[in-house]
Amino acid sequence: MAATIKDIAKLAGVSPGTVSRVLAHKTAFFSEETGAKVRAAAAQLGYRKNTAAAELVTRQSKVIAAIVNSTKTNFASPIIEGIQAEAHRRDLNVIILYAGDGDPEQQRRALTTVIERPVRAILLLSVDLAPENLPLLQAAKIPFCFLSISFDDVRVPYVTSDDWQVGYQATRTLLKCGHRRIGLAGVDRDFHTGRQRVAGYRQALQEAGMTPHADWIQLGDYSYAAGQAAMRSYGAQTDLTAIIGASDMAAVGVLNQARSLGRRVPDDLSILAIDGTAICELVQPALSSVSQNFYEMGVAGVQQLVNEGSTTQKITPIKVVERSSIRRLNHSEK
Amino acid sequence: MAATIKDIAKLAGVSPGTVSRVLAHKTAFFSEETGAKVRAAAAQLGYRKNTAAAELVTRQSKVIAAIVNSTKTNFASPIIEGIQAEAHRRDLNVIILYAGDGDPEQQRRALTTVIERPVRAILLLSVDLAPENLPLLQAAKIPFCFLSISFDDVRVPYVTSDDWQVGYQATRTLLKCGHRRIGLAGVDRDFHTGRQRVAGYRQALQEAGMTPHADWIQLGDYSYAAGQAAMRSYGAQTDLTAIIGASDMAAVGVLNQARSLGRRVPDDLSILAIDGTAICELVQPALSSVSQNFYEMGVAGVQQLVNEGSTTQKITPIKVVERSSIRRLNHSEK
DNA sequence: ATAGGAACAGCAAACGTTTGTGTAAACTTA
DNA sequence: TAAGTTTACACAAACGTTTGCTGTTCCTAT
Repeated sequence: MAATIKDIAKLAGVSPGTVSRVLAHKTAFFSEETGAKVRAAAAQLGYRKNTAAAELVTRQSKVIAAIVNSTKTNFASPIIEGIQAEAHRRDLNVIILYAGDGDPEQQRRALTTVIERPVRAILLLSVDLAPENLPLLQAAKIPFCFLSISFDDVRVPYVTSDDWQVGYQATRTLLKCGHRRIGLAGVDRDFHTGRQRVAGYRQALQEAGMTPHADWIQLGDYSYAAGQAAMRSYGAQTDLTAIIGASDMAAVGVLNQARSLGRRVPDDLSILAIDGTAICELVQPALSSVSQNFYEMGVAGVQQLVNEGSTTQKITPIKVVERSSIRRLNHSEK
Repeated sequence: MAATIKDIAKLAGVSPGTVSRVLAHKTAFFSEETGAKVRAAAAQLGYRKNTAAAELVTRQSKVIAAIVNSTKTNFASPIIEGIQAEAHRRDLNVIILYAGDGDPEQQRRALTTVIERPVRAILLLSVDLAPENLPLLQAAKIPFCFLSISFDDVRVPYVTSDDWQVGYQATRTLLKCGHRRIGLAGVDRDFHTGRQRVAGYRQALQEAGMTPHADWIQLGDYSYAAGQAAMRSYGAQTDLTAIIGASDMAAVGVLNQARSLGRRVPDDLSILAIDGTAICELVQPALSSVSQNFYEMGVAGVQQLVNEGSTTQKITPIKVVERSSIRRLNHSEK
């Protein structure tokens, strides 16, 4: 039905091989005249290349696949933009798949669709792969790299922020503004990322001579709901003067819940978000944040993969962005 | 390198054809004994199917591609979820590509990557295809359907909300609350969608005996910035009592800018958003909205495509969701 | 005029599958 | 036991490309 290289060959009166060479923009092997003839025929027939067939024989592909944890992952956008920018710079194409938010079955599905066809490399955005799926990925012998997530296991390649620093810097920022009783809301401790953030947070507090109460750390899944729940748990009468949201969404959850409880931000309570996506500037007051460089993560991810730098781990920089959600306390207040 | 069906055949001592049948879970054509032998061999070699090769010969594919206008399209998430849910129900896989926010070159790139390989169907989320790219899509002879965007041209299939109704219902909602001077912020009039919304808005006002001033309609691109600009243009002293944001983002732009101008929502100014995504509940006050059923759009999109219902257009329902951004005016105020 | 070489084009194999056809062996039936 | 039927498998072609090799034509230099 669709026109093939052979149809063009017939129409142009040359061999399929020649057509292939012309269409691939090879430099030699055919005259300008034939080239023109072939291209005309191709245009006339509305030819479109069957890349699958080509990849089958050349055994290489120009597409790199990005598997994203969930459609709700709000920081995925800048990462994907980074991936696309860098991929296009290298004449690579990007396809994206969504794995269903930690559901092993959906992960498997996304993984196999990708593995079973010729992709050049796989990027996994923030997906905490179920243990049974990791072998699947490794067995595929396709270069892969995790993004915005880290692991204890040193053999799996990833690029992400230094999560310990994220926790540490967030806490330091608030300490520098005179806060002493600081909560951490919506963080998880089941994965490396969360554990590191908590560790950084603890360290900063300890250096300031504080020991966090057990209930200063409210566990959760980084979601809006987790932030809300955390704030509800702290309660309207909490003696915390500042709260770190484990993610932007969690921070907004804290913000809105705090307001429901009658506490004003930043007058009664300061909030610092972790991530620094666009959401921080959408809400009022705009949330100060420890911002990750997600775009850069995407860029670095594809660089890792095409350079084939076997199982390396890379850290992208973070920075503190001041907006309007932190109150500077009179330092005498202790 | 990677194990093929032939390697398995050799190891199991059968023919490649038999291996294929076993692995495809065909019911007949081989004994249970051979089946077991083949499966064992496959497992031992870590076999993974080369789907590209299979698709080449069967000439059909199980993947459907979704092209999304931009990574910033915030309502894309629920649409994609709908697509995935319905696709998985039919044992189809979904890949997603981002076209660069109206950039014709990036559109072309996304389109060709998709067209040049065997995909079963193409869904285009909110992408206003450059005129030069439409032929590309049509020539591919792959079923396609636009989502969340409509056209004057009746020959292109789409599923979206009734944009005239969106504009009409939004305006009616505010009229019913006693508002008379109502703005429309951030809408565009270059495309069908925007024109329809404006038309619905006008009609509702006219039925209420109002004629909108020229500057009540502030054009824009549905973005946060467009909302801000619109509100700046209305000014702090505006006599409008209510504003419809052409999108959630535009509405938030209006909200934040209004607050900068010292106007309180909803006390001094009511706001109604169009879209009804999660953003409406993130900001304070939570924005009332005319909500589209994006999830359903995704579902309907894949249904259209697999049923091959040639060039049909489908409308998904909308509903008005009350939150906290509209003030009921004393009806005497006119 | 002719040898040598460039320039171009054709042939055919290969990539990893699927699937229709062919056929031997094993069963069934009378 | 012969004829017919089923079962289980092998064989080979096909999908649309790419590419190494071979062959032809034509130009150039002697």
